[in-house]
Amino acid sequence: MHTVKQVEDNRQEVKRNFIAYLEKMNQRKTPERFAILDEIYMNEIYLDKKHFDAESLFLHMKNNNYRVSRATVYNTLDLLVECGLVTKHQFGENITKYEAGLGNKQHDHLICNKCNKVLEFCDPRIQQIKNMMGELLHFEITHHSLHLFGDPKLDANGKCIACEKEVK
Amino acid sequence: MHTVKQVEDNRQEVKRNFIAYLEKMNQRKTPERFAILDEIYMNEIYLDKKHFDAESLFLHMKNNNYRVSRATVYNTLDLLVECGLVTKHQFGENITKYEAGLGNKQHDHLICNKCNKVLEFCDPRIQQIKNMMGELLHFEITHHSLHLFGDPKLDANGKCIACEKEVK
DNA sequence: ATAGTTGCAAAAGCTTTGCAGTATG
DNA sequence: CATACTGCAAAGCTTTTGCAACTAT
Repeated sequence: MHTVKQVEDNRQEVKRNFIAYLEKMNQRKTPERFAILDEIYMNEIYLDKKHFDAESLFLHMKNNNYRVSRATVYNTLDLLVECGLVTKHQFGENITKYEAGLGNKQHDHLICNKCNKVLEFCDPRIQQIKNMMGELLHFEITHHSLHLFGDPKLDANGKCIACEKEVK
Repeated sequence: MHTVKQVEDNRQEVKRNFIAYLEKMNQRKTPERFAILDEIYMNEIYLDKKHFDAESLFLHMKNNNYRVSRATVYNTLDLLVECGLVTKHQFGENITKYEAGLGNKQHDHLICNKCNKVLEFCDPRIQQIKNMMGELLHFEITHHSLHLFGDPKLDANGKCIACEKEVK
């Protein structure tokens, strides 16, 4: 995903997906819904904000003078999750994050205990565990969630290596 | 854990652990704290309620006419989690559950897509993943959560092998 | 036209906090 | 007796809901 054309192609594909879903479910194609999708999409592409929460999304739109309500943000996020354009993660007690992206490579998450920053990683062993435990316990494993939580190691200046900020 | 003696021995060991922790941390040994520990302990042993939430614990004590506040319940649960006598699980958006048990072998959960039954399993590879990813991403991994979700395989009569019930 | 959507604010649900009173060490 | 802990209620936070107004179809 690099050239302007590729970005635009992806943008169109995501939008087509959403429209198809809305039509299938007899849901209206309101400007708010597309504005929210655009916002998420823009964040991912241009700001590299892959994980975000509902409140930030809402505030960001408000700050850009787009008139939208929290209720609509939550409602639209639900729709996007249902149609697979967005994934919802429960990273902690009160830390629900959404992840933009269509057909991302399977990955798991490491969450920083100090700042809640989310890092991603892949490990083939998790697939092996799924296979083995499915067999052993007589289940067809459909999906999983694996979160690691940890304290960041600090550099010589006491800054978190991961987020490059001071850690108390 | 079967005979009366074993139950009592375990009860005493759990209590000793808590006392040791409180003393180490210069925390007071208040009756409320022990009452809460007892309540959790009793639930596990006699009611087989391994997973519980803060509110039920609070209500159960209230109903038994023990004067205690939510604040104290939450405070004490934190202490018990810190000293390892209780584990805290995030099973969903607003589903925080605590799990009683001293030195339970580290385990993860497989959740049935059909009936939400929770099975437990252990796999040493998860520890290896934690070690490797902590190293790789510069974190000291403190804990993790791994949930597998799956559809149960059925026996000849169409019953779930895991829960032995009919599955639609 | 007409039902699905929206914005707003209030409510809900779980957890934490502030404070005055209590009891542990 | 000093101060950590407690109960209570109020406040916090994120998410949901109720309702009148609006709008996509």
